[in-house]
Amino acid sequence: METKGGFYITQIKQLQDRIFERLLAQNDIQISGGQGRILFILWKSDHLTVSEISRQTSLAVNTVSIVVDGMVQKGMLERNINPTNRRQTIISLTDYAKSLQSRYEEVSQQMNILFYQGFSLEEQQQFEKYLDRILNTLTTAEKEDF
Amino acid sequence: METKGGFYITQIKQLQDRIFERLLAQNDIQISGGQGRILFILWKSDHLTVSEISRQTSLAVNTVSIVVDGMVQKGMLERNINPTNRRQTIISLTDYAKSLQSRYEEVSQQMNILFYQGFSLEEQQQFEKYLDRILNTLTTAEKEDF
DNA sequence: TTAGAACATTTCTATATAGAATAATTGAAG
DNA sequence: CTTCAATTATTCTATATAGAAATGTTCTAA
Repeated sequence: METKGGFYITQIKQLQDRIFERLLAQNDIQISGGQGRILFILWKSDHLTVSEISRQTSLAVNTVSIVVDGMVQKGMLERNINPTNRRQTIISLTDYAKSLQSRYEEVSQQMNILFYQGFSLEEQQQFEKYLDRILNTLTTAEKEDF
Repeated sequence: METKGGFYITQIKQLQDRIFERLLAQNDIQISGGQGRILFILWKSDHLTVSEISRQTSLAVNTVSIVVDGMVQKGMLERNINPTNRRQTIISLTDYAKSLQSRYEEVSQQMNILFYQGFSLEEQQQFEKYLDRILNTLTTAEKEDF
């Protein structure tokens, strides 16, 4: 990026990643950033395809594939071919992964409070509206040829 | 992260990186994301130490060191030991790197317009004020033990 | 003045991420 | 039906990023 908006986003992303990973480590939770994001959406709705996870996380499909590899290794996820459409792989949470949710979300909540320190509820909402608009713009832009 | 705010940031970061790299490639500019961020601040003020670059980009110092390696290889930067304080390495732009600035910034500008599509100037400013507040919070937080 | 603390950078190791190429499956048009 | 295009996922390769440990330099307090 590198003009203001994008430069800010990049910096914030880096800091929040480092801080969040530190918080997780301090709470003995062995989940990395990329893994956490996949769990985050699977906890909301289990049994998704790789593409669907890609769509919801904005990770590239090949990235999802690789991260899922690691999580299968660690016993957090399982892969199953969709019998209805054998091109698709359905990713599902193991009981172990399900058991991590509450502790993880507690730390998430801590992180969120830090992130929005000094923000009123209105400010948070307005800020997230802006983020949502930008996310939509970029999502659309990426699909188009430019 | 993974509660709303941080999750948005992460997603936007990913999309903007992919889009921006595509734009650069289309304009035959051989500069990667991390490299661009270092150039961005050196173009504003040349001859910085590794720590100073780390501070201004929010990249970890070891990351800066590695990225600089690659850029020295490619003839964009040069390293010099500071004679006044031999612990420090001063990073400077080569003429080649200086010559890339205007073309790079043109693409940056394009990216920025896309990023803020549909935003009024007031909205941009308010949004960036929010970003700045969060960046400050996180920068402070990282320095503290928590 | 010198031993140990503090500072600045680099190296080592590991994970995250994505583009390009590849493989497998399904859909669609003749 | 059958061939070719589209879809879905994976593998291969390369860069980005950071924590921990190692290296070299400077500062400080006795």
